[in-house]
This record gives sequence, structure tokens and C-alpha cells, in this order.
Amino acid sequence: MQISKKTQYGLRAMVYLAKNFKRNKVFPLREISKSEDIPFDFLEKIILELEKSDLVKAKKGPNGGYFLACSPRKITAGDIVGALEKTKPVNCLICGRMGKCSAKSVWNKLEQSLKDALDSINLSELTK
Amino acid sequence: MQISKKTQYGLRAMVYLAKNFKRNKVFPLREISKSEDIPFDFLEKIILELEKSDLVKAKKGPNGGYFLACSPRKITAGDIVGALEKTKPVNCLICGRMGKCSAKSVWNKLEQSLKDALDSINLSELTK
DNA sequence: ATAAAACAGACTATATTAGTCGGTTATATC
DNA sequence: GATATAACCGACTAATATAGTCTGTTTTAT
Ligand code: FES
Ligand code: FES
Repeated sequence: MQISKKTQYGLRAMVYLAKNFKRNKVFPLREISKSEDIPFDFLEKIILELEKSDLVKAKKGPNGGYFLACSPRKITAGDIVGALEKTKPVNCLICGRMGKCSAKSVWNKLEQSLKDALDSINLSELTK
Repeated sequence: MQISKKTQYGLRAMVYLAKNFKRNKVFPLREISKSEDIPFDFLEKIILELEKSDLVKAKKGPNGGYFLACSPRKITAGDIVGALEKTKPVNCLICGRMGKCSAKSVWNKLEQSLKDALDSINLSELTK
């Protein structure tokens, strides 16, 4: 039940992009890395995943960098966490084998309220 | 964001105790282990933790075993998960150092709704 | 006495996380 | 068109956490 550093870094990076969001403006990773105190090489891997989930886009070459794929208002914490973290709290074996497990309803409920909580927060709220 | 097998086993064991709950009845671990298909040695460690959190009590010696410390109605999934799992989704360094981190509100909200969800379920509901 | 059970701690094996490193590709600028 | 910048990619390592085992000690009903 822990959020990985990867996800924490990822969210912070996204908030950074949202805070400074401006049309046609891009942010090189080096800048985000320094400003948010995130290991550069690690952040590179993280942002790649975010890009593959269509949350950020990149511009290559000099003066290149990353930028949000859409308005901060339209990106939720759920999107970000979902892109970087296993979001199902359990991946159980017995359920499949035996059909029923009394604990299942607990995990289902947990998963749902987790999702609800994260989906209800968007990036633009986090810039204030 | 994954629930450990330890916690899954722990919850299943507790549900087992709740299902067969009866005054003055105790259940040896061997029985729970077999019935719930949980590795005995591992279960031993798990139930010890549950005992230290005052969720179960033990009777030693022959015909001994474990039993719920109180009525199933009074024990929540939150109690059980809380006893076996780190319940805070993040344990961040920067927060302490720099005071403010935009991501913090996300994790706070997550933690709260996690807690609410689990606390709202009690063992007696899970026996049906 | 003895056998059944809880209790305890040290140990191992596996998996996940966190991060690093060496290189390739695309592109703006000179 | 050379060069520098920054994204992209895959393989690797180190550290930590999880899952489980093993060997024993203590308590207690019979
Ligand atoms: S085995 Fe799937 S929830 Fe219990
Ligand atoms: S460092 Fe604590 S929530 Fe960001």
C-alpha cells in the first residue's frame, strides 16, 4: 500500500508542467529535474511512460522539451498514477481457481474508492 | 499500490475466524492454514502480528488455538489492514525539508479515502 | 511425561523498486 | 553541412521489500 517514488516524481513533474503551462512553451527535462530535485536519468524513464500514456508530448532537438498533451484541467491525478503504478490493489490467484473469496469485496471496494479519489483531482487544482 | 500477500492472508484468516465465531471456541492455526490454503509458517507470523494489535487472542497448549478478540461486528477491515500493512501511501522526505509540495494534497486525500473505505467494512458483513 | 499448540528469532529466496549507463535519433542553429 | 542539444532506448546494477522457511522454546490439557 505504498506509492512508489516513481509515481511521486511523476506527479511532481506533471504539476511542474502544469504550473508553468503556456501555449507553445516546452520544458527540457534538465530544468524539471533540477527544479524538482529528481534524478535526471530516472525522470527520463518516467516521462517516457507518461508520454506513452499520452499525457505529455515532446519536442526534440535544441530548445526542445516536454509539455502537457492537453489542458491541466483535463488531466487527473488518476491519469498520472494510473500510467505509472499498478492500480489494482490485489492480483489474486484463488479467486480464479475457487471462484469465491470473502475478502474480494473488500479489495473491490478499496479499488473503487481509490479510483474515485484520484479521478476527482485534476492538475489545474494542484497548481494553486 | 499493491496489497501484500501477508495482508490478503491475514484478512482471509480473520474472515475464517469470524465465519465460525462462537463463544469459547478456538481454532488451531493448522486448521485455518489448511482450510484457507495459507502456508502454515507464514500464517503463524501473520497471526502473531494480529494478536499484538489485539485483534485475536490465543489459548496455548493442546486444544488451543486462536479466536477473535471481540465480536466480528466490532472489527473492521481497516483494523486488519492497518495491523499488517503500511497504511500511509507516501513517506516523503521533501515535505519535511521544504515544507510544501504540490503533490501532498493528492496523497492526503488518497490516504483519507483509503481509510474511510476500509473502516466502513466490518467482519460480520464479510461472513455472508 | 508427553504431546499439542502458541511463541520467537534467524535465516533464505525471490521480486520489486530505484536508479545508472552507454548509446542512438531527431532537429534547431551557426 | 557540422555541431550541439535534447529526446529516445535498452540493458544493467544496487538496494530494499516481500514471501516464505527453519529451528527451536514455552505453555498447558490430558
Ligand atoms: S483470492 Fe481474490 S480476493 Fe481473495
Ligand atoms: S514530498 Fe511529500 S508529498 Fe511531495
